[in-house]
Amino acid sequence: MASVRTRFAPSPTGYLHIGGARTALFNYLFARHHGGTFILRIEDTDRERSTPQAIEAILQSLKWLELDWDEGPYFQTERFPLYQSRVEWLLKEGRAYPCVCTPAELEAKRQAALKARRKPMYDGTCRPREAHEMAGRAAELRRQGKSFTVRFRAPKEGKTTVDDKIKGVVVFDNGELDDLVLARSDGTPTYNFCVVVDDIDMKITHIIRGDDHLANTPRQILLYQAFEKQPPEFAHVPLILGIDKARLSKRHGATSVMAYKEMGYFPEALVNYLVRLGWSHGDQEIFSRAELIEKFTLEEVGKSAGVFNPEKLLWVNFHYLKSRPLGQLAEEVAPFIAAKGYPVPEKAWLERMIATLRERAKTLVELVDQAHYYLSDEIRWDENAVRKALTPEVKRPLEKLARALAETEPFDEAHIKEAFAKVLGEFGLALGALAQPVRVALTGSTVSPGIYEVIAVLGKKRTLERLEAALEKIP
RNA sequence: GGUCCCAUCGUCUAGCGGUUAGGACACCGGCCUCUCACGUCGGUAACACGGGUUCGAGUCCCGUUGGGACCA
Repeated sequence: MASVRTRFAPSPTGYLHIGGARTALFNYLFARHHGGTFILRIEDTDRERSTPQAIEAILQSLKWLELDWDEGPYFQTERFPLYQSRVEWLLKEGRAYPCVCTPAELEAKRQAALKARRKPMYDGTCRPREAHEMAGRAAELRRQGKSFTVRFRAPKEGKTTVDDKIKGVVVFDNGELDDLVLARSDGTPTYNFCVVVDDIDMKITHIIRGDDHLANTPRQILLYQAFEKQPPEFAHVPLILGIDKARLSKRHGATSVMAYKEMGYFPEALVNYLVRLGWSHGDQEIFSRAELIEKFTLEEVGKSAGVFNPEKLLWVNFHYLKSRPLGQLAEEVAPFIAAKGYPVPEKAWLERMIATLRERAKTLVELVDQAHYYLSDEIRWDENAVRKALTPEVKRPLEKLARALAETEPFDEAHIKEAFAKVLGEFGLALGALAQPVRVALTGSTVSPGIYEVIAVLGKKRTLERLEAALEKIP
């Protein structure tokens, strides 16, 4: 087999969404698995809806996910001369023909067909009966200064078979297929035509795309035949659905790749989650990039659409969060701390802080959110917790603990624990009876990491200040 | 409306003619424990329906139903 060449061909009409990212990922993995080439092509022929911002967003998203492409990005708007020359060639060979039907006529015929409950298809008014009949027609029309659309002279008889690597053999009746418009009257080429011209020109061997394109595939295969080219392999991956089984869209929540970056997800986590949505390898859930490249095959891609499940993504993200090297995590969390308006602490201390929280947060945003009492001295008081924990009975033990901690040296977990033990013994208290008030005093709430850890990370000065302040709150 | 695709726990899925139908997320409970988590142990929960083929069907075939895509 010739060396594998795949492509991802997004239209830059918006950000890169979850579904597109998965398509890109499958193309990337398939190419890497076979030691092939992964190509990026921007399908921006719809000038109305394509924007430079969208192009930028797509490139950024792919880079963030580390789906690095080997060729491109190619832009279809820069390739119009190629499309034109291919239109001319088809015209010359009699495989396409000029059509002078006006939009009004076509619309009227369409309505009539609909009314008669027939399939609205082009009726073939301008279609030549024999291929050679129209040979000079286009040139003649041009001489007369008349504009026309160019239609593909598609075979009306027989069947076209798509041997799909995922869906299997799918047969279409050629009689169902229309005489596709290849170029509009202003000369601009149409979507299906550009795709085929580009895929031929770029020597694409495997087209892996959403199964919303499956119905377009027989038309494209017919075009390959008209160009006397062998069609590539096709693999149509099922779509991603929202919780209501409708195609995933904005109303299901965040769908853009960059939104997940901003919400504090890791690119590895998104990739890992996305690859498992529609593909599986036995019971394995977590895959490194190297494993994915080694193990990814089209045979293990499922045929049915899948529902996007944010909770599982969260779990995958949590997996990466808790198993990450602390130093790396510290660097990754810093921008999120800054974004919240906190000063970014010095790295060694930041790592200690993170170590106490990493098993309690599922995203970087959550981590920063839970770190408020480390990052700021303005305690967010949970009034219920204050009322429950900071009672007159604990005033003396708290005072005693403050004194003991003041003398604790070195100020580490082991020695802090000793200070607690001393006070606990003196008042005959269980650990919980002292730990909870201290927890509230230091963090403002009844929920936090282990109390010795919190004290050690906070340090002696801040701990004592907060105990002082809390004692003043006790009636 | 026409054409096409799809169908195993709520969700992602394993299964490729003979299984007590497995795993993961979520959910529920036990343990651990200074709170919350982590961890750990256990539990609830699925082959859409109806016909065939076969000694035997989640698995193969046909239909029905349901969902989805495309064409306009």
